[in-house]
Amino acid sequence: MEVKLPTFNSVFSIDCVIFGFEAGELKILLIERNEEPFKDWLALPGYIVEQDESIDDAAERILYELTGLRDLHMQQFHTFGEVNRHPQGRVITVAYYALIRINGQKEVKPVTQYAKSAFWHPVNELPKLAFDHTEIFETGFNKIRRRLNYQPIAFELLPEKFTLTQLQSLYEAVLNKKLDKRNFRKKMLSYGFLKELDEKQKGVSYRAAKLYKFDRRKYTKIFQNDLNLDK
Amino acid sequence: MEVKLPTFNSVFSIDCVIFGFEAGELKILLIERNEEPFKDWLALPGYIVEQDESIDDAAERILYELTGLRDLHMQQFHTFGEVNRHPQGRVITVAYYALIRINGQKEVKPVTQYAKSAFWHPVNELPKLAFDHTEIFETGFNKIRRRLNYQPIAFELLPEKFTLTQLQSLYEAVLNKKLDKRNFRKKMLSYGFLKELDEKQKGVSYRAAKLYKFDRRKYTKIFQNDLNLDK
DNA sequence: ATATAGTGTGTCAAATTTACACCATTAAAT
DNA sequence: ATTTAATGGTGTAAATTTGACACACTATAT
Repeated sequence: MEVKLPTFNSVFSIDCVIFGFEAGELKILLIERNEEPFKDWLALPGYIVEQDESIDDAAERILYELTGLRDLHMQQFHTFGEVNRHPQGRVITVAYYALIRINGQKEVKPVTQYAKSAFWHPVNELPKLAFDHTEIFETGFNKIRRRLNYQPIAFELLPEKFTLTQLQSLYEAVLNKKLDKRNFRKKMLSYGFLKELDEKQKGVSYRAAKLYKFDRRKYTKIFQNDLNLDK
Repeated sequence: MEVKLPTFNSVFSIDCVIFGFEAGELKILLIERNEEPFKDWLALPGYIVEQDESIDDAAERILYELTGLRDLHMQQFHTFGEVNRHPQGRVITVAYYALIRINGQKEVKPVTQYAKSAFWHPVNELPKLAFDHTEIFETGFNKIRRRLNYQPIAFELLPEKFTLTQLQSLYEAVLNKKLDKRNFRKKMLSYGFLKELDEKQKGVSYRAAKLYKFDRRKYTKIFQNDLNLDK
């Protein structure tokens, strides 16, 4: 019995939840749509996959086109396939997240005309988003909240050199709760993957804090066993 | 600007990793394919999604058609979208897992002709599988291994009434390591979601063990805060 | 009766987690 | 020069959790 593949049966898209951290606040990247449906609405950056690109490649391309951001480490987290999630027909979407340092990043700006603008928006008090993007965001946020505990994702959000207070306030923003300063530091430093630098914070009008770096080599050495459990 | 959706751009399928537990061994459900490509190969149960069904619905339908199993609680865990994962063209697949009690289950048997047979196979010493199904299996196995620690999935694999030794041997099979009997029991019982029954094991030629039940109501009460973090 | 196979139980040491408060340092303001 | 405002940086003790460890009990089969 020989069976040939059916012709294509779905439209396939990617949506991205891009987290950034700035001024002690967790933010995500939104775009203002320039197309129907949901023209002028705010939405997650997302678009349709081409036939000859893997979904991981598509995610990178689409994010670039809508925001100008490149070379992020994006990770798939869920696929949304309700029949009616797109008003014009069957569209299945794979959602990705990435975490980036906003600091010093040149301004985000769409490269194509599908979006009018792109900008950072605090994750608290998000407006209504197009399609089922609010649900996609929630799912992604829950994912990284959980992963924060077993993946070194915090360091992707911070500048290369950071203070322990910055690190803590990031944890607090993601987990949405206060942490104890002394315990937090003790714990973080005990892992042994933070490298204390000889440098201090600059430009602050109070006692400057020591700067630290994330040492990925040490991290993977320490956690090599656990690492494979993820994907 | 009005843009209409492109015509369909991909073939979209579902693959299922169905775990069962029998005789102290963790198993998954495989089928023998009856179609090219990979005719006669062993594969995960999987097939193509229809246009008018959600992916969750499709997963249930496809599993039923290939194995005769119904009403499992299936959960999506990853989407595989490499361009060349299917030799005949672009096929994106969403992988689902489910866990079921093999015990007393009537024999698995394909309902359609796409599979010649369906059967349980121990997860150790799996043969080569069709397509990228070995990778899909590995990813799924890692997923449930991790979820075992924060989701009550173990109880889906056991009969309704089970002994603590059975529960422990399931944990050992999934985590692939020996656990300490006394510590395991102490811990499990301390959670408070296991209900001790007045019944004992029957038909064993040694001291019969007490039977327990998983009390889902208590479980959700205890862990209501953590629950939302998953999806 | 006895051999067999698995059930069921407690303690102590070590490690981890939690709670908790004050002095030090710097720049800016006076 | 002094004060103020803001944050940096540090230790200890109690409570909790984890981990290591061994033997008597019970039901059945012979």
